[in-house]
Amino acid sequence: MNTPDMTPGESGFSIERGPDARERILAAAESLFAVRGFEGVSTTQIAKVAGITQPLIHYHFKNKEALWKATISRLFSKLSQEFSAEVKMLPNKDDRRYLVEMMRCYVSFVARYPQYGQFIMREGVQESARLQWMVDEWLKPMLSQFHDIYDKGIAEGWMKDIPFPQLIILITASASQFFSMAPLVKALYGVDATCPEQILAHSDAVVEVAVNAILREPIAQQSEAATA
Amino acid sequence: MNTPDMTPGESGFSIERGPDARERILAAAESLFAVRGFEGVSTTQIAKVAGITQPLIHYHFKNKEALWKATISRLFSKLSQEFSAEVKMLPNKDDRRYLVEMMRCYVSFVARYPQYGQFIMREGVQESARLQWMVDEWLKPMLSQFHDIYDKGIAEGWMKDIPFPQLIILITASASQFFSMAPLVKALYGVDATCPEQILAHSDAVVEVAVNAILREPIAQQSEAATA
DNA sequence: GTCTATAATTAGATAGAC
DNA sequence: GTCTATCTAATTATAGAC
Repeated sequence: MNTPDMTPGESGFSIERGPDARERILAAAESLFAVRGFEGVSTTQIAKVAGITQPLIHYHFKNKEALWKATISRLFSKLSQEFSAEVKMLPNKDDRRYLVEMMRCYVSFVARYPQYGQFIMREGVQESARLQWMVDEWLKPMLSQFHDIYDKGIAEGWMKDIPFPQLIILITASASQFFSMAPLVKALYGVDATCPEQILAHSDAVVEVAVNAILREPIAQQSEAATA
Repeated sequence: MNTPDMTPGESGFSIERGPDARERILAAAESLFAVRGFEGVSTTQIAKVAGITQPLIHYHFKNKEALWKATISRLFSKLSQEFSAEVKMLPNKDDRRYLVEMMRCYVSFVARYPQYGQFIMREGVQESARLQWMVDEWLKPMLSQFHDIYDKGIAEGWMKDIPFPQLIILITASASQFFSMAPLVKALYGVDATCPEQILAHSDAVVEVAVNAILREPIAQQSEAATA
């Protein structure tokens, strides 16, 4: 799915073999680190998937941990950018509408990039320098905007007073697990979580349950007029 | 946390060192496999935590995979037994009450054994013989009883028609993630997911959200009389 | 920028003493 | 039942040729 088949320089006398080895290493690292964790993957395995030799990884990245951080940054920045793009598109009037649309944005992302939820699952279960870095560098900044809306919703009374940690875990876990654990879903129910029907079914389920969970009264689903 | 400093037999001339090495190996394997996965843990690390030597693992277990399976069976059978005990205690009248109590039973278990959710997260993300074994041997049998109630609820009309895979993932993910990813929760919010207040807060949140998500109308919360 | 060769360490598993 | 000693293969990382 990430085959970089655009030939890069093509200028003839350069020694470049294959389109950007650094990018292929990152793509291979992303898929492998996501499903087997930092300790569960060898740089030799990454090199094999990337189609290069193992020592080349150490030319492009200082060590295994630097490769891991670069992999996280490459993936998490995509979500961050999609959030930013979504915020710009929103009318900025109704906070409840804002919350729902950001949730849709999130579900859409974790459906397309199940690796995201996998990385969080892999690193979230034990204290480590890697977890601390991931939280400080990426998760806290992305969550801060939601905390602001949450506080507003509590103050204004339209948000149910479920605590913020519980709320976030409920939404993010429900949304991402279905896609991140597609093999489990397949083995348990014979259902392919990656097919369009299932993506739609799960997105709808998550948004409906989450909206019921956080809002005291439902919002007008698609009408643009309701602002009060 | 696993220091076996209680002297066992102490009876002088026996060769027993420490109380049941096999059990200590299983306990060490459980905590390590849960947070770092099968490939992420070495038998040497397990031996060190268990306070025995690495080759002794191969006396008690055929190989690393056999140790992993024994670890899973030891943990998952606890949940299975708690379900059975709960079923025996229930009045067997109201199916909705049954569902809610089984959910409480599940949340209570994952709060006390966060390793359970961790194992499922670790193995659920990639197809493997281990995942297939886990699903066939443990998950499918435990889920079958809920599938029966679900079908009944759909047929009788008191269950919202959310698909079964979505429903199960929503409930189990919401319930277990908070406890399984306690280090993430701590790093993100400064909240200790293992303290009694948080366990109660999360259990309440999960049950309330889940009940809203699956039942068309709420049930009488604690009254024993309502049977419809 | 990518390779081959290799160093130093650690992996899972076996043999055999006690 | 538990140990020490050890085998083979795989691990991360470096050196140096091209």
